[in-house]
Amino acid sequence: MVLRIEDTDADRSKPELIAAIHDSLTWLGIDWDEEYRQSDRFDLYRGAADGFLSQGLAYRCDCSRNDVIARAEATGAAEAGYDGHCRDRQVEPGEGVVVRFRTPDEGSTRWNDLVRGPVEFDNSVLEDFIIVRSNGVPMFHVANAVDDLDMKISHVVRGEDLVNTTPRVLLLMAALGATSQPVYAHLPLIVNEKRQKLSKRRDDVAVGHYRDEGFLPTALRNYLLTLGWGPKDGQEIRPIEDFIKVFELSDINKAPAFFDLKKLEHFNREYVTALPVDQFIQLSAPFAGEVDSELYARLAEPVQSRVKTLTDIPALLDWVVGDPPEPSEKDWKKVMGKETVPAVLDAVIDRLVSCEWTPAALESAVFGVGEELGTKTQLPVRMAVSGSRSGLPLFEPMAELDRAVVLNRLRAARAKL
RNA sequence: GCCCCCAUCGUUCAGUGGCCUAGGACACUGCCCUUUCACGGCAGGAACACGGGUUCGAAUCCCGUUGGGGGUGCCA
Repeated sequence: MVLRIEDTDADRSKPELIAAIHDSLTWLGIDWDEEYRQSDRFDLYRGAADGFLSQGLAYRCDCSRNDVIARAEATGAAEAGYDGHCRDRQVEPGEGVVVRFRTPDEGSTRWNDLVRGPVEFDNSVLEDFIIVRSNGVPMFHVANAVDDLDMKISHVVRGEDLVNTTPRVLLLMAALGATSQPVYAHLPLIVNEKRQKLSKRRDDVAVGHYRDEGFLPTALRNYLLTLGWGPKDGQEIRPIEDFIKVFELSDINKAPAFFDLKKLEHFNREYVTALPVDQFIQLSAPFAGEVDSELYARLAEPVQSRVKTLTDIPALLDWVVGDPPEPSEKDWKKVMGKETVPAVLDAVIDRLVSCEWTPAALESAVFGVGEELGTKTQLPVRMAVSGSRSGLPLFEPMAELDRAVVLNRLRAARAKL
């Protein structure tokens, strides 16, 4: 496994961007044996380009972008490629001069793509593309051709959006005298709800985003695997080792797949609940907020089984750690609007003033009132104490609070009725 | 414009000529469980884009239509 930072474009080699790549890969459990940075290897690429130049496989061109477009429009086509204007003009090096590769006019360039099957491009549709910019920096095509050969890259697995540039690299590799080429696999794109390629601006594409949103790397990676591919037996959540045994690049679909956050969340919940508690505590602690670590450990189990993403945790604990949230009027009315509630709260308050302060004692006090009055009592108490009609099992966290705090909340709720 | 590609439930994957009255998962709906919620269990609605072929037989093969996507940079 080679990690190659393809930073032939100057602003791609910013340290923080590279660090993000390292972090994301590592977080996902992907490691590498060798690492290269193309910006360290410019000389190699320039050497290759010079070789092409001296062999007549490439030539200098001083046409501006506008010249190229203007000529293309003149020939009728709304937008076509470069027309080969400078092929035999013997342009000398200088300001605004680039080097272009002379693509063959005939024949075709082909490869056997692992996911797309045989792919063939007529060389006639390939324009003479730029291999060295006017500032002397080689383009990524040359860099890739040189590096793939030099690093003996066996497999190139990438997005379908790169299919069209593959013939260029193949032509370059052939010009470099390559006797074999890497195996290519062009994966279907992942699309958004509008069925468009995920974009950095509009969509959440950064791995780090999902980490910050409380997803487990195992869940993300497992979910991603089910996009464009699936195990024959339909068992889509399982250890990576199992997938490695049956996965084949050649089984991958060609159709683009929608990134379904709902399903990712489902996967994540499965992975979170499967965690041993101590591991859950360790992984989730950074998301838990300002909670005493021993208190958190005591409540971790019920928290774990109620969480889709780790970012759900603070909301589950808010009323234990601090004041309960203000319930919505709708929820309040629904629970506290029943005519039995005042009596329930009065009786519960009465019992809690003196009962033992343990989960079991609290439960029997609250339920005892229920039996006495012939009604359910948990919901009003829960609403009064936690500010919500859903959440953690009531009595364990409740016993963690001071008696005075609980009584205050109950009395406040009673007064608000 | 030109080049490349795609097309099974809302989403995703399975299905590679008969086993399909098309299956699983997510989502959704209902019921059960439960003195909260979630989990779990059960049930339900929901798809082979369209038109031609080929074949005894087509979701599966071929052609076309329609719809969609990607590329077309001195970005990668």
